[in-house]
Amino acid sequence: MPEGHTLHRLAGEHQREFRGRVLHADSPQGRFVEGAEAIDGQELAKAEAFGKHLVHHYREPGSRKASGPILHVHLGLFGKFRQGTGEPPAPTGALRLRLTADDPSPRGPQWAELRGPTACEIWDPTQLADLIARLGPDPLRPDGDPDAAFRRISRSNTEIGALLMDQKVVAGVGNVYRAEILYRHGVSPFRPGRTIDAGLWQEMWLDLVHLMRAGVRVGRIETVRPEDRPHTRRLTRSQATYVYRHAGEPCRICGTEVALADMQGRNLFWCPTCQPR
DNA sequence: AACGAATGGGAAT
DNA sequence: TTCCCCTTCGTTC
Repeated sequence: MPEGHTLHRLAGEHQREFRGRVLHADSPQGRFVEGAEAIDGQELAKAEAFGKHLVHHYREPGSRKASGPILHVHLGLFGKFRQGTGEPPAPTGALRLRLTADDPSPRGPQWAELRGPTACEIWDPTQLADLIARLGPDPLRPDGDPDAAFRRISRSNTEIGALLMDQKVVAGVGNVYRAEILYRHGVSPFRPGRTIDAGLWQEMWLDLVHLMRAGVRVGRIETVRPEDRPHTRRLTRSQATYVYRHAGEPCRICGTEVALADMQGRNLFWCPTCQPR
């Protein structure tokens, strides 16, 4: 589920597996041939995530500064990264980008494959600076500043359900975290931003940090509190959330049917009783 | 096996 | 507001 936690997890994995190694890059699908050529033979200096965006910084092998190409990836709805050790599998399907590290590192050969991304491109530093400037604070970054988000929320007439999905307000939150954070705090998605007070926002932000960090750790979104989950076996997908994709089922707290509506072209789930307008 | 929906967001209209 | 990207997963036949 590519919300922010997915990209931060990928950035961490790429750091561990590829940082400091010289990579081979190609685009079997043919849609990123020039970009792959720019990366091919470069060393990965750093991998990091900003909201739902993944960024690789490359450099000439042996150089100290990351002055090489910058790779920008946005998975969108369908994009997927897979990685593994050993020989990379023969390319199948629409394989946009393949990275392999086959240097004689004690870590052994390593590969990663990217399919179906919304964006996969080479950027210059200005483009990266523009992205960072337009994104709101990211709960998964240590410099994520909740006040910056609150300044926008508290003077907006837009519904909080829409503001939470706006990457200029908060970076990395998607449809699942949006639904779940509102439910956990009893907040109606239809409340205008200006009705959210500073204390409530502080609590929601801290909860987002907590939930999204857990998402990075576990590798998926789990928002159900320990006391509300069955602890005997592994959670199924539907046991991992309170309201997301639970339309028509009884609310865990009050039994009211979980509601479903369209908000700006996306499915919105909420409990009309626990999250009154 | 075949089909539809979806975690997103930018470009086109 | 609609289209596109073109994957994975769950549901239905």
